[in-house]
Amino acid sequence: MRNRRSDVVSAALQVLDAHGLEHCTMRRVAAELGVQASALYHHVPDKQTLLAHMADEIVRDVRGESPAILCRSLRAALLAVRDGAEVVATASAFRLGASDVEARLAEMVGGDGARTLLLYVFGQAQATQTQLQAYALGALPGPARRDPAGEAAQGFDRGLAIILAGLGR
Amino acid sequence: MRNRRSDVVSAALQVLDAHGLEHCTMRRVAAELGVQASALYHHVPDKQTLLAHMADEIVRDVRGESPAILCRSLRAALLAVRDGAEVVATASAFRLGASDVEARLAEMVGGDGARTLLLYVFGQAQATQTQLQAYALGALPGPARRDPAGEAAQGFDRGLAIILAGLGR
DNA sequence: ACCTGAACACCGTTCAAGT
DNA sequence: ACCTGAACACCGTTCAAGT
Repeated sequence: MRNRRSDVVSAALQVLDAHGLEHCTMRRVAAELGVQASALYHHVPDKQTLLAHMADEIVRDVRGESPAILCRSLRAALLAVRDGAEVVATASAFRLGASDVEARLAEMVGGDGARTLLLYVFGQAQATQTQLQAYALGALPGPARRDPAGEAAQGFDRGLAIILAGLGR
Repeated sequence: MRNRRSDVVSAALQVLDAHGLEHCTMRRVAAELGVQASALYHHVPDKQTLLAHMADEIVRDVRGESPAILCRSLRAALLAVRDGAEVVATASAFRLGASDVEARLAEMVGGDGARTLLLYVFGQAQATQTQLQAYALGALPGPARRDPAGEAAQGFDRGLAIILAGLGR
């Protein structure tokens, strides 16, 4: 079948989005490509590295002119793929495969501000994805929500406003 | 050997602290108790539930009179056990086994403020633990740090100050 | 009530061997 | 260069059977 590393990363992202991180195994990714699991090791040294490449891809097109827009763009990118926040957060340990983003933020609000914003965006996105999944599975305490995704987005903006206010913006 | 559930949770925490979350398996916990893995299922329905009990235990004695003290107490509790931040964060999906803590914070700074602070504390603690581990393993970019744990604590306080300022405190 | 022993359906990774 | 097939050392979980 003659695959390239980019094919492996694409297949992995497809499996991730379809089945979630828990089931995104080397064997499943290989099956998606019609290949044995051992064949993947020709393109990638181990699973951790594959996850890092996936994280880079998820975050590739993040950009924005202001801190708020940049943070919303990052959040959108993380939420666009199932378990995207968890993959990017743990693969890069908050140092961001695209540490471009941290550098851009740091120019605008300083190092501590950038770090605080980033930790908030990752945490909020991860919590949102976990909750939306729990919601989709049916069992969630409290009254039924009409638009959980919209509520999460509003909650995100309110927290973002708090931090930006603390940064004098 | 006649164990109770509390024995299982204690053994699991011991394995976690000694070997990390990655190696905290049902089989290892069982071995710690001198028992077969299948015996654990007499005390706990599955691994996820065991992790939730561990999270509750990690966070049990968190308290404080002000938002800042409460956040520092939570951070200290998460850092006291290897991979503690990750265990508590994912086991409770930021809803906190001790959602006491969230409720206490919400009284003081409102719901959005509490949530923002909590997301920050978890994110910072998780990143700190990952970095300290990388540091302990030797390979880390940049110049050598004299007191990485102390630097992390200072970084934490600066981010905390930003958020509290945004909350008018 | 608590535990054993064996099994089931999986993992990530390695490695000789094929083309 | 890219892949197969088999193996190794593991997983979480179930279940009949023992005491």
